[in-house]
Amino acid sequence: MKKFYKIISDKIAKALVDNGYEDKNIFIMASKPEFGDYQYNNVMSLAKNYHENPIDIAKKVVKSLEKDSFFASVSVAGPGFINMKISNEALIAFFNENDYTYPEKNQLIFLDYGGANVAKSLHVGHLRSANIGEALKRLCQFLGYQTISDTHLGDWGRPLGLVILELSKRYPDLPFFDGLEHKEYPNLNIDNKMLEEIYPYASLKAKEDEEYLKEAKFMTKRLQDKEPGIFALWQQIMQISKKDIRLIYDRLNTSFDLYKGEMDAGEVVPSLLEYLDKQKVVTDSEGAKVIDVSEDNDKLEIPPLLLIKSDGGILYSTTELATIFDRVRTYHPNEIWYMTDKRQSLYFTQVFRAAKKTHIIDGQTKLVFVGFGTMNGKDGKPFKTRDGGVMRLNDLLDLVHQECLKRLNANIRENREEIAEQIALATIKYADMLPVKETDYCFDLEKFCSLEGKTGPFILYSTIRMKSLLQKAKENNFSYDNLKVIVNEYDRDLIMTLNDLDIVLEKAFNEKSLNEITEYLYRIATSFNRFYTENIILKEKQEDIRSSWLYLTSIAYKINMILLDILAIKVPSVM
RNA sequence: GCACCCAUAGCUCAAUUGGAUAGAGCGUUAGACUACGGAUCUAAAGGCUAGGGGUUCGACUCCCUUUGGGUGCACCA
Repeated sequence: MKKFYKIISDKIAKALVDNGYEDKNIFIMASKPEFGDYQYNNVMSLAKNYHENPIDIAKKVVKSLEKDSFFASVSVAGPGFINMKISNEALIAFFNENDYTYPEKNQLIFLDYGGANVAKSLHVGHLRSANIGEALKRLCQFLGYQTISDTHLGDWGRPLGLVILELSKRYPDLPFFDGLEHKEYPNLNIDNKMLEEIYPYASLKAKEDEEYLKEAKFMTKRLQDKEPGIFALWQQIMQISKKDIRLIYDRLNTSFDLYKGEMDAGEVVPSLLEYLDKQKVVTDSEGAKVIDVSEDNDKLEIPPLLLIKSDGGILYSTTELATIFDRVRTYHPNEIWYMTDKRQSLYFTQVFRAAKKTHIIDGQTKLVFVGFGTMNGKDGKPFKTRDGGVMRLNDLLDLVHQECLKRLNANIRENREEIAEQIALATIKYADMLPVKETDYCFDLEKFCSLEGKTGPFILYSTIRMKSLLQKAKENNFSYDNLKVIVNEYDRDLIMTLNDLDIVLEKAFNEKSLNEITEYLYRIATSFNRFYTENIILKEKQEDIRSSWLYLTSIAYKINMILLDILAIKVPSVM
């Protein structure tokens, strides 16, 4: 099925070629109503290349386009803008043919998001990565790409060293720490809550106590060397923590194909080092092994990528590179996307450069960094709890859940908890993906939960009302299976809005920008609400008009559901 | 210190990557309902795009500069 924008841009391309011009990347944009439906405004730059008057070129192109009954009118305006209005017949024909599907593409996109750390609770800093990553994954899938998602657990670094060290202090009699290999190890009698208490405690202590930090570093090394007792303990910690991590991701309607971690990448490190050895790019620097990733025209000196610490231990960058090494060889992805806080930008620049320089990836795999801003409190600093600590993600969700429950319509008697949870999910996801991803935004409970304005609840309400209307139509035995007529500006405007689906999704994909989708959902809602207020659908006596309006409603509903599903937002049955 | 990002309506954010009169939401003001979920809709007011200079048919967008914020700069992740 050819997409609407493709049809228009092909027509323009042909008109250009017929007159002896070429524009390789035709871009048309929606226009102000007084100018028409769409405008093409690249004639001006074509004129520069061809050394001709833009108005003359535009006139010739308009003349060619005018012959096509697809357009109701085409005209030149200003310095050479081409304004187009689509004929209603063409709109109806396209609308009835569109199947809203994309063909399968033989391309694999590997998505790395979530970034959960073992033995640490997921906190608000993990929210955006999960939301953005999950939505981009679903967007890729809808557009026909193959995907693999991996949360890349932080399970092999110093945090684990700290936790294990602290456990060894608290339970020195347990047989994990004696350096010997035992046949059996006892079950560690702790739960995730305790792990979550231990890490901050140990982390703080390491900051204050140099000796403790030294011990932690040593413990990390013992873990990475897979000392049997330490490794056995680590496996137990993993099991406890992973269970909890999955629960929270479930709550966020977020899932991963792989729960690989730094430890898995650590397994690959020896073969990575062997490979790098042949490349002759690893050099010694102050006792550590590094890869120089600077380039001649760098304004800023990019520090080398640290591969092996002077104590022989590996770190984040090592496992990162090993992960790429492994993913490329195991899965052969066309692209690997990383959804993390934008503050990691420099770090990923180093990793990507190292991967290219060492030919771990070659031309076939593209590495993409998708950085995003932080969610802040009203003070403009990263969101904290009242006592200044980092807020757990679960607590944040509870907070929003309670507020949504409080605001939930009192007439609803059943499943209030479940409905509130679904609204809360929509609330938080919509608010999180509304700003352009690079911008930091403020968490504002009142604003996000409001039933008015650009909010999750408003979008849900509007969607549910569409469904309710269709339900009523069914009860009245009103059938609808296509669009027959366009009656007024309200239904026409809704059709035009719905036709934007393809360009919105394409842009969202190209720019990894979900704000395109959240804004579009709002546009559909307002366009539908106007249409709905102006046209009393179920009371309409003329069958062709009523069925057209119902069909239009059904498509609006369908597209809403598609978009909400991409954002991983669930729609409650009532609210 | 060096580098990067940001500064847009009272507030929170957009602006199709250089396009026409800079748009939305909230808030404010004035209107609309015997109808399908009014949790709605129609309007209005609100801007020297932080200041200054430049590039061109055309600048929030590109270049230079001043001011005020944020972030990052190897043995943490």
